[in-house]
Amino acid sequence: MEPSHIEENKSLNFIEEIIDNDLKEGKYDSILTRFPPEPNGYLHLGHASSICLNFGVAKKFGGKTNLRFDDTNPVTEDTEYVESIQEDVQWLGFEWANIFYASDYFDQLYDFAVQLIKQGDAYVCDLTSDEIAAQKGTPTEVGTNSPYRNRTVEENLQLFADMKAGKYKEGEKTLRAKIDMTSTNMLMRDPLLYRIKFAHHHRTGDKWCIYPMYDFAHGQSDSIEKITHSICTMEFVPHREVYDWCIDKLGIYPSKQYEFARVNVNYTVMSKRKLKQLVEEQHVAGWDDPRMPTISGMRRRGYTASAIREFCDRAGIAKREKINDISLLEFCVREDLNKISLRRMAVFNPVKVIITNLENEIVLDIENNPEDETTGYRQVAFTKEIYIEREDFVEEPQKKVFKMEVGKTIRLKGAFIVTCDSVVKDVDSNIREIHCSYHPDSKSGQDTSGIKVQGTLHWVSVQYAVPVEVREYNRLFKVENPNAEEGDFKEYINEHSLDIIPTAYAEPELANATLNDHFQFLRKGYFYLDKDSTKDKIIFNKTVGLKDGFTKK
RNA sequence: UGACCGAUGGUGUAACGGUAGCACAGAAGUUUUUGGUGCUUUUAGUUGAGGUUCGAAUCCUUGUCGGUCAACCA
Repeated sequence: MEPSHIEENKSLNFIEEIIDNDLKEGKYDSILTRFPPEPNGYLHLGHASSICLNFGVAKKFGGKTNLRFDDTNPVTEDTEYVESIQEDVQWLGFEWANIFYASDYFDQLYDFAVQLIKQGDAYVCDLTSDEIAAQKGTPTEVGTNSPYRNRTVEENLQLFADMKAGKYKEGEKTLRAKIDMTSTNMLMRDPLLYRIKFAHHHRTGDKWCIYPMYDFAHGQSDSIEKITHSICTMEFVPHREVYDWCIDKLGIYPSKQYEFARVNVNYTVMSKRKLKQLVEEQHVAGWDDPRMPTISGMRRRGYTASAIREFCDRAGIAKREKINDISLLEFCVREDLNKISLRRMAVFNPVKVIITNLENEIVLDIENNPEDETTGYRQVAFTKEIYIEREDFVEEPQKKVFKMEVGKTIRLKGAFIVTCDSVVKDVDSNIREIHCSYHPDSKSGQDTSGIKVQGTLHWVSVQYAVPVEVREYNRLFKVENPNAEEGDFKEYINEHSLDIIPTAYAEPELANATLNDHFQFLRKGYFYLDKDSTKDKIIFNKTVGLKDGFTKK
């Protein structure tokens, strides 16, 4: 296969450049990448970036991508995560060539270990965890050799077989690579290859009581699958030396590792460990809480896969530490939702308006989406009693305010121009109702009144409105970078990250909303049906607000 | 007092020794039956110091700053 055609005008990121060169030099006929999550948590936006990169470059250069679960630590892994990860990858719009598990390779990995032992490149060590740490040295001091380093091949073979047979307790023995205790790379100081764990594995059950470490599983798994470009994040840079060492000693297919910097976004955290804490300590309602930067949380909130892909694309791939501005993500979400969302009206904090000169209801046809005329129109009844937002009525006249006030004339979206005549207050001088008269010749689309108005308000019919719960979300953390602050990151959780409006009034069409629909509530923002909605309790999540041009003085 | 990785507007990202560009954010204007959208304009940048070169964001030296590494995690 020939190297593919790249759009001339768009520059390649450094990974794509490497691949492009490899292909041009004929180093590979085609490329194969992999996305290798550990099934110990839900995927987040950082993973989305990795997914887009791995699947994206393969697609771009005519290659393929495997999904491989890096399941070498049975105590933290679970099938729940395996399932959510598959769902998330597919939802994002990617197809894997194969789905594999590192645990598929346990037999072969065991044989690899035996091979290293026979070559004199690995040994069984009896040191405890603490002892190993002590003789490992520090980044500035070399380590010292284990007293078990020079066991004979025969002895090592027997000991390793006994480890596998379950003759030793956890922590009693490990298999270590014999590399160099004086290396400036701590990971090259005789890294552990296998450890004993009497744990039930989600796929291999109780077959094994020894499990390979990351460094003895990942590179070999890549090699077994003949992955050409193994792309991971920067913290694995020092592991590359071990990765290459294993492949070299084993004499197997030389997959190559490349590293890029992980994606961060301000006002949130992007680490599985921290997200897990938020879930387990119930700071959020679950992995798919709409405030979470997880794929499932964003999906539930109403973000689209294409918006997330666009964000990953715009955020780019590089090697430097970076914290993206959340506003870029929100821009991508709005950009997509503006095009596809159906326009609807909902009033969150109602005040009643009486159209004094209207007796019989008038059925209006209102456009579903001005950005897409193929979505057509819906029918909405204009009735004598309607709700508008309480905040859309002002008692004190203000200049340049597009709201209703006594004596002022404004338009009701998709309906008529109305003039506000008076207000009725209760004994506590709260506004009970507002009296308006409508101009019959100002019907939307057929306006012959010639009246110019300053402002258009959204509204719903009192008679036909359906009550819905609305959930609005704010940033999860009060500070831009919770990781950089003093103390525990959870001290910076924003306690006002969720606002619930128990009863908002929505136009009746919204009672038929499904998880396939994205809505824009006019002048409010984008909303998406929550998956926990029922017939009797309809819940909408605010995906993101409209851009607010009102900030000017 | 180590090794490795990195440093371009507020943020993110281009440039491959030859005009520092793009996007987001910000500002101004315009259109508008959403204070949305669209359109126009605009503010703002090469980590410091040396060197190589006709010419350096780019190459070299050195300083500074940030990140990573001492889990039987991945």
